[in-house]
Amino acid sequence: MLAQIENRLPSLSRAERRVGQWLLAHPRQAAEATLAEVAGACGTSEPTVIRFCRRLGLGGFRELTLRLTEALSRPVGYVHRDVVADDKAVDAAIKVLDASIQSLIEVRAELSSIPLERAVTILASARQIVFAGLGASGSVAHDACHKFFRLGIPCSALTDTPSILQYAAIAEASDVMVVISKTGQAPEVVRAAARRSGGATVIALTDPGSPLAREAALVLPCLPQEDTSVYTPMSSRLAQLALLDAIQVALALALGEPAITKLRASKQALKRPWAP
Amino acid sequence: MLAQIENRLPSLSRAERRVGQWLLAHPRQAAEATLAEVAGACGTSEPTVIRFCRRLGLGGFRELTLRLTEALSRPVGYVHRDVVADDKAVDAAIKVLDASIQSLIEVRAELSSIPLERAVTILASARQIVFAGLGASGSVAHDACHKFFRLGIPCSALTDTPSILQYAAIAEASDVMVVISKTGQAPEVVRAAARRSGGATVIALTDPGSPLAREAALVLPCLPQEDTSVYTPMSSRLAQLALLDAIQVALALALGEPAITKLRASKQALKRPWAP
DNA sequence: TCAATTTTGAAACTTTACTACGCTTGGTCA
DNA sequence: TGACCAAGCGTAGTAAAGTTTCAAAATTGA
Repeated sequence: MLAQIENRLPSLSRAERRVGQWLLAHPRQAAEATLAEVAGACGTSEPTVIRFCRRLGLGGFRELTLRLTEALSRPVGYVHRDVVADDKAVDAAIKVLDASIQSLIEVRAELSSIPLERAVTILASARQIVFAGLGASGSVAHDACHKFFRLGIPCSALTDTPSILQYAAIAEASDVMVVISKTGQAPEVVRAAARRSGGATVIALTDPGSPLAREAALVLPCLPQEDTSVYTPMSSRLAQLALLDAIQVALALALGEPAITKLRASKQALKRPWAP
Repeated sequence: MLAQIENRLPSLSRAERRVGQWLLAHPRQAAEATLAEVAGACGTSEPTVIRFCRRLGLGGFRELTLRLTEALSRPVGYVHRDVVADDKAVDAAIKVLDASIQSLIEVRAELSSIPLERAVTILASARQIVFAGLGASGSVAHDACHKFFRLGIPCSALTDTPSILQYAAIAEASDVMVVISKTGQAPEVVRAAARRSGGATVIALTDPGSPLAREAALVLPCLPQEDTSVYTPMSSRLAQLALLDAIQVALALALGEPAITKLRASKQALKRPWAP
């Protein structure tokens, strides 16, 4: 949560940034304070604080205090150390794994501020789910497709611009388009989300402040982590995958028996069909 | 906090005990609810809930929600607990994340017993790297391809049987074929690895006891975890991805400056090429 | 059974969070 | 430069939440 605030700081207006800075400076105080107190301490007005909360994807001030206490009651774990040029292979590997573990832990920590329930509700009533992503996000889209189709929902993965645009043109109202993009900037993808036909629902796995996020009915926030080092791989990808795993399981629960049966059957189908 | 409530339970009056019992039964719900909602859910009135808070030594309802979220966000370790049918979405998601984190921690722990150095040596002198995988492993292959080609090494990903067999027939001695398969049983894939032409090197990400492992020059062990529950997704996939991340970084280090330059350039290329 | 005591909820009250709207500021185009 | 537009911000009002009061109901003990 605090990291999220820090991340968002540069993209905020002056007054809102003051709020963010004060929160980072006095998080414990902030968690117990009332809206008026926070506004006073930041030298600003109450609506500004509320707008600040909204911009972070929170429902309001109440939720901010919740997320804040949550963040404060959690110890910090696997710290990320950059890979340096003279690391031995194993050292580098350990650092990479640590970074990955860390990013999953962060997802776990942020989980309660992610609109999981809504995502599940939307997906549960989808006629089909189309996962769209370019480049590295294409792999994520493919993976998600593999995962969700086992629930018996028609799924596809689109990983190039023409296909995504074409699909957007023929989407139907009960379709759900899950758009995956680290930055949320790629103009064709944003266009596809904006100009989708038939009012299909768009769920975006992306930076909540991006143009893509604005077009989406629901945003599953994926903060683009700054590249501290060239070596650092995009472990945000792992976070996206893990988040989709979680959603798939939650969806299976929501769909109940029919989906479970199909899941079981699909697992069964892989059990050595080739053995004599 | 929850323990404290349980402790105090017997010494409370009937209505207040109902409050305590409900809180213990639905702590996550309680942390987000309002006073009126809690009172309603417990079949009692708002003052009763407040009196309950006071009796626990809290200042009021507001403080109760704080202490409650605090208690809920304290980590309980990442031990794997199975998802069960009546889990709420968030509970299920947390369990899924925990399982994923756990599997990465295991990979990290095993890292020193994995022949990373040899893998790097082999890959460093490859004319091209071909990643092969079917089904869910196909996504992993795609992802790996995306990752390694940024080092300037010719890469491709093959994710269907005919392509893999065709490639095996035309492989050259200096090629490296990275075969990804959870079970290592799929006969066509095993055949492709066995009958590769030109003595291309095979690296297998698979179960070390499998037929595929026997055909490989180098095995990066991926133990197929038993499916304890239908809901459990294949978090081994995440482990494979993370391991390949680690190898890619180690390879970048081994290749030195030329690879680093290309990595940097490829990262640069993504920086808003669309912005004016 | 009746009074003393505790427990409880309806209603009044206060505080807190949120919204609508208009003013100010900074920037842009003619 | 000046007029206009849009974004940012705060005042003031509103709704909703939390808290207190108080009297009725239930419980207890003689």
